[in-house]
Amino acid sequence: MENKIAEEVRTRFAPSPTGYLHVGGARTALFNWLFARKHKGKFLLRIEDTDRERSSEEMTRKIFEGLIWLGLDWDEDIVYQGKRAKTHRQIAYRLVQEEKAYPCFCTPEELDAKRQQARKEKRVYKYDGTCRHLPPETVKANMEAGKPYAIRFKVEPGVIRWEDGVHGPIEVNTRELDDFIILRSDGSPIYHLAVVVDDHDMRITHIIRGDDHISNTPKQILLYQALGWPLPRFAHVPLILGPDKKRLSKRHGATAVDEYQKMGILPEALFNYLALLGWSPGDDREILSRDEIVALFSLEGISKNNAVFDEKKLLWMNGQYIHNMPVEKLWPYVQELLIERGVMEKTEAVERRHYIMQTIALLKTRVKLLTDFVDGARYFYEDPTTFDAKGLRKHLKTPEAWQLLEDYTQALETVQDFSEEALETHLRQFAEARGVSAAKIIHPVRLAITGVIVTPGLFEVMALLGRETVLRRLRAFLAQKETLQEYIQQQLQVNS
RNA sequence: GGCGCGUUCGUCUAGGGGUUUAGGACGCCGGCCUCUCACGCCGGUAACACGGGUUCGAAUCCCGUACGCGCUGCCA
Repeated sequence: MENKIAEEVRTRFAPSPTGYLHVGGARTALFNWLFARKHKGKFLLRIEDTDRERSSEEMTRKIFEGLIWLGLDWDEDIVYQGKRAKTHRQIAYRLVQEEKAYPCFCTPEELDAKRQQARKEKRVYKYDGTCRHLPPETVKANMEAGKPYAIRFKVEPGVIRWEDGVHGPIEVNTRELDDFIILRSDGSPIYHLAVVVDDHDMRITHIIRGDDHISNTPKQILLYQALGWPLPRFAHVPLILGPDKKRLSKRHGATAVDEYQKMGILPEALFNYLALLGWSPGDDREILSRDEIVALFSLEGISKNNAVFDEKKLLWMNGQYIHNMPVEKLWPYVQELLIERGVMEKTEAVERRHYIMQTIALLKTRVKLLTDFVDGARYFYEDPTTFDAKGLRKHLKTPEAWQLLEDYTQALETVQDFSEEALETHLRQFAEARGVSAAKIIHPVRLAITGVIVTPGLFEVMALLGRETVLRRLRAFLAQKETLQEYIQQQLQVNS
């Protein structure tokens, strides 16, 4: 806003480790990271583990893993909010000292009753300030009697304004607020206090967080003012919704970053997709590299309204990244999947590196997920044992079809050159000699050697599998002729 | 209920008073390519929530209504 002397930009991502890293959280982290990188500043991480029962180390670890996977590296040491409770308490007492806050002896039960009462009378509930005006003697007596108390912040009449980085000017009258608690009776800090104190101590300059914090901002601004601390810039980014326009949750399917990872999404793709969800570079580009996004990123480009997470578009984008990625870079992912799926042992995967890379090259353009390189492409590694029913019905219905396949197999036995070109020439010539279309042979052969009806180009597949494998599979398939024919007849009856 | 924020194709968005018959992307539909499926290419479908104002002129500015979301805790 004001032209200040160039000051180092410092942003932060402050998740509470009560769940896995959600795509919403990941995007908030991403925007903070982008802003920091763009301005050559620092991106920090703070774990808000003050809610001890709900926080776990396991979840904290998952959050780290998710951020690292996405390439959102943070600077400086991670701050654990739980370890800062003492500081928070000191600040709360400092505010009491300065008469900007006061002890409140009301019990949760009493407050609850008042809230209920207000609701019954259809009144807006706000803390009535009972303890704000307690005579000093009463306070002293209560203290000495060891009565538990929380600490409340004094809200004075006035108007709070700030220039939101995304929304522009926002104004709230403090009459909408009440004296809110900043320190629990057990001495632990409430969110607002902890956040303000930590952000100040971490010297955060830009607070980029979810839209759901807009209504919290006035309280926090009041705290900054009371403490005499400079205000950071606030920017509230829209939420991510599910297809039903409700806040994205588990019932919408995958919502955690690691689920997308397991599904076969490339981190680059999720990064790109998330960046474009609620932010636009201003032009028509969709596929943008990390560096391009960093260069183009600005708060002004962030949209004001919530965005529905469109998995179809993510899939498309992932496909784009896979298509454009060199096989050598794809190989490690595929290797891991092969091992994970039990297709082969690690040593074998390493030994067959070249072969695996060739399968990747063939599949690359028809794949959307990394897992597609393995699932549905098993025929590159094992002889098929089952055959697509629809394919059988379609391509091997007649005795003539079988005869053709038998004759072709026989002819193939004499072929030594199993290069893609030679195979194609041979098959087409064979088809022509028999007076049939090449397709009449191609489809049955594909089915026989792969078991499926969808594969890369047949000649490429045959060349890669090699003479021995192709002939072995053809012979094995023909050997099952009787059984398969019976099966086909059955199928045809069922379907007629 | 109160307060706040928001509302452009089904979805993500561009556009910020005349350049707009509102642009792009995903999806969907059709075509080309072709041995299947993809890829690629070509074409199509489809939107300014509603009502008032301001203005010569409004998707763009203002007000209201509706709808959605958020907050309204000794949760974060």
